[in-house]
Amino acid sequence: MVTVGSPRPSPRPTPRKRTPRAREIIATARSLLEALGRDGLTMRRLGDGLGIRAASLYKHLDGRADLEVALAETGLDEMGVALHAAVARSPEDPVPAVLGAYRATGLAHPELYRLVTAGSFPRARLLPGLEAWAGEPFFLAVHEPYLAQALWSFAHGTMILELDRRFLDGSDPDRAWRAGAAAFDAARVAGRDTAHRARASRQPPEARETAGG
Amino acid sequence: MVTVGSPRPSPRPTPRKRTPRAREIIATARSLLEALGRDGLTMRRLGDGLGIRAASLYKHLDGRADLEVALAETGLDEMGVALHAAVARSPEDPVPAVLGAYRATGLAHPELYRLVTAGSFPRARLLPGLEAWAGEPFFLAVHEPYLAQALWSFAHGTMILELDRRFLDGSDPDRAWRAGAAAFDAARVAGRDTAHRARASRQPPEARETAGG
DNA sequence: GAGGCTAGGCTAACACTGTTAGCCGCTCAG
DNA sequence: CTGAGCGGCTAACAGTGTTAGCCTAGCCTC
Repeated sequence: MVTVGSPRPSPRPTPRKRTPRAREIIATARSLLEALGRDGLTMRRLGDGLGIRAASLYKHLDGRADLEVALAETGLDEMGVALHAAVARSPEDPVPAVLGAYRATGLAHPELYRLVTAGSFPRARLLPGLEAWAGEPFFLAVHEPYLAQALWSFAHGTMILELDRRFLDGSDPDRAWRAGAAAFDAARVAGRDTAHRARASRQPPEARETAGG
Repeated sequence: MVTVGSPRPSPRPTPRKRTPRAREIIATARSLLEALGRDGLTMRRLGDGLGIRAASLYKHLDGRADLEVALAETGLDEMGVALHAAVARSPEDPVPAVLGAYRATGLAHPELYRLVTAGSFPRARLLPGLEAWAGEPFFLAVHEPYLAQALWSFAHGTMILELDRRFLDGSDPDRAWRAGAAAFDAARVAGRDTAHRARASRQPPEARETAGG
């Protein structure tokens, strides 16, 4: 049975309106990105891919930063769709579900994933609310905002380490994912139980917080 | 009391030998990196900072990639020193200790941290064993390789999200760190207990693993 | 149908990037 | 005293994002 106060998913932000030609450009930019990496995706090469000179791209986009924002928005949108579907599909075991979906979409488009999470790009220009919506399933999975952020952090950290092949030689990323999933699932269950007990004794759960440094 | 089979820390890899002038260049490169960010650190600007033309830098370094590797090595070395010291200092509560040390050194040199973990740079050129040594304290903290990798992933993910200010507005990164620390510490204790029980009943712990997808 | 507007291409150019080739003076070892 | 080489220099090249200005084809209005 679903617990009391189970939060509802927010509506998916509507994608930005773009001209057909702009969408065409973004599509080929995406395939170039995945093929050549972020540095390999240059304006001149993108022009080549479209049979156009680089300068002409500026009739459709505000520049490279704008292009990257557009790419990131498609990536975040797809990630959000996948994660929301995952938690909706298995509400009784949501932690492995979100993590599995997160990992799958990251592995499916590594360069796009890297771009979205790059830190160097103009995140402020992103469609407002999009990134929050895409990350919401972590909250829907564990029902506690800071445990959700910690889970999100774990997912991102593991994903990027796997993509960059930074795990030790011969070690299986799968087992790191599973170890983290187990830890966070235990925390989720523990949190749910203390919330129940707290509700029963009319005491807010904050009062039971540990003191940890 | 320390548990049986507590692993010993590996020796710190000795830093690469470099000429005094090269060390000087790396030092000013580091301050420029922190001031201007990775993109802002150009060869010409680095030359300016030393009263030298950019081309002259090539008398001391093999190029920008080499410079970045050198910077990353100092960063990894400092990180390793801090983490090893942290676990050594508090062996009874190692998880918050490593996490705290990780976070502190990341916050102290954000651009250097970003560089080390950037994924675009020639990680293969790093001093062999350095990165593994720097990450070893995570293993020393939880005594299980895959839980250690998960913990490392969590640390990196949280750090980079905090540096990039990707947590939701108004939310306190501190609480995300604490939530994750609690989850992983619980997992560590649970793992230690099952290991004890397994040792008592002469059964390897792998047999008790969950099936999670 | 004629005239004007504009979308969407083009070339040329600018400032900047990392990097290499080749030159030259100073210092120091033999 | 002389040669070597360290460590600077200038000039140049290919590649980057980006802007200015030109031009043409098609459409809309009168």
